[in-house]
Amino acid sequence: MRIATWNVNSVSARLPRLLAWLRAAEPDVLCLQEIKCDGEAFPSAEVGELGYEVAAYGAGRWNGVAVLSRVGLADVRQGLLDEPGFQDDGALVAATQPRALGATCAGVRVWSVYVPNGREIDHPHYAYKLRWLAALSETVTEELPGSGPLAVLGDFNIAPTDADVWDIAAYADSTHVTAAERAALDELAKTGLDEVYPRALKYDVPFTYWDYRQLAFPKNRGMRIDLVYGDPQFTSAVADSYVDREERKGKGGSDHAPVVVDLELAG
DNA sequence: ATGCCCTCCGCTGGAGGA
Repeated sequence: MRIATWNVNSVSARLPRLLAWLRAAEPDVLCLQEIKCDGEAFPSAEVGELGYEVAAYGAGRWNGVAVLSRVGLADVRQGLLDEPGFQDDGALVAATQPRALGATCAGVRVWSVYVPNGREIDHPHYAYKLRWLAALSETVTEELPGSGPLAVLGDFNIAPTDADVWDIAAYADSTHVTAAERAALDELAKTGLDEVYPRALKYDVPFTYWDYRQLAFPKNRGMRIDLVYGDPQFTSAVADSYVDREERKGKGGSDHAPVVVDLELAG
């Protein structure tokens, strides 16, 4: 079984490339982030022609996640247990944003997640990011017993180590590399998950994101922030994993590349 | 060539991304 995750940076803007990538890579399950449309507006008919069922959870122009599967799609769950909303200055209550979607595909439980960016360390969005990650760990803790293979895949907006950014000095006082964010990843792992580290198809570190600006991709000024965490049943079945950096090339691409995981499940 | 920001909304710029 092939499972992949990809921050597409708008599914409508990316539709031609999404369809081409589905045809070429043939994932059985694809977790998407930043679909940037209402769930009902997801191009389900187009991906349906390629054999995929869709669970989409979106709200307008920001955020939004989806799971595509050609091996069945069941037990869809929108949002996290005790998920916080984004409470900005002056806002008493903020609606929960569409950032997490769980589904079971051929017995494998997957969560497609789009972790809040955080913006700046002193911004309310950063505190929201940390609260949101705590809710993610809580949700995994709730689901893990008896779940079968389970994985959380998506755009975590955190580089797990200093080596996971092209130049750590360029990220001084920035989000994505702080001790608190990395501690949140450690807490997620402590629920019983391990990270699946993908192969880089070029260079040494398997970056998954490169800014659109300043030739970041050709200069390989990237970040490894799209991550896969699996429970032992999942990680023990991993036969291969890689970042499909080819998809980042050319015009009309997302600024993130897909991360692919191949599983060899018993039975 | 991997090539100098892109998405959306909605309007002539702004917000968000990371």
